[in-house]
Amino acid sequence: MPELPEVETVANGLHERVSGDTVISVWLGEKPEPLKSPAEEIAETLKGKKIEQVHRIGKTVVFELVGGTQFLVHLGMTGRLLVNGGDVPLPPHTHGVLHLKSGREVRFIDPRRFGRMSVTRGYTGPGKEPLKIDVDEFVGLFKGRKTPIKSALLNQKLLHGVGNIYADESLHRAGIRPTRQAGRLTRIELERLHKAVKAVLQHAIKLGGSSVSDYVDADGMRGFFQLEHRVYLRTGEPCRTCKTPIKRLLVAGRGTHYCPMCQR
DNA sequence: ACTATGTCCTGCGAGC
DNA sequence: TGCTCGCAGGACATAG
Repeated sequence: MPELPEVETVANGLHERVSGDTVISVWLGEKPEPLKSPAEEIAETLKGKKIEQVHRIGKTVVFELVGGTQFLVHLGMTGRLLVNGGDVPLPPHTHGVLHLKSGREVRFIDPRRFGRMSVTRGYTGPGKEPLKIDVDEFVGLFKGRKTPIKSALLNQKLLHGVGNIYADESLHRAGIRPTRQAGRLTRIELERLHKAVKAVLQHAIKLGGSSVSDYVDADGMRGFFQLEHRVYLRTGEPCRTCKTPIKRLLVAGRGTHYCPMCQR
């Protein structure tokens, strides 16, 4: 479940390793599922283009190529982007390879195939950037919404980049129960949530993200934020604040973890 | 316009 | 030991 901090870590690692390099050719696996654009279009569009920058918009890794072309990679649940020398054997579930002028390769590996690749121009993402949004705009996002605050946090058209881990962690830090109606939260509560979302994401970025399933960065390294989780996947374990056992329920079909004492 | 639910996909761990 | 089954969930489609 690469979310904003994991995707940012991956994008930064890629930027260090491949910006300035040029795409010589593109190989895409025979399975069409991981492609949002036709394989030929991706291959033809990227071929011969220099990579100027790699960064993140929401949960999407964005390769900025010369002339305004963008190569988008969404990692889905289990997607990895690795940079390797061409002599390293391709691992199973490799769906795409960019062959670079330097001899290195950018590889997209994704066992569960929820990830997606596409080429486009002018991509800005579906929602607002959680690290940039100011408090008034943040509060405005939830006005009149009847859906649980947890669902609203997962809605990428509002904020993009927050997923299941950081939604749960942010709500715990803000002391808000995930099932509360988004539109019924007070201004004070939403201010706390605004702060909590930013703090959690920034802390996680510092620690290289959370490695809960098989997440690794562009160097194949795991993150360390999972050691800091206060609720996520801690069902039955004592709350780190008040020792009350963490509860689990389903919200929006997602496993949702919270402290019944700290979160009201 | 908003909300809820089902679907995709594979690996892994619990339980028998 | 080896099997089945449920679960993990981001984004999108579909239905209400």
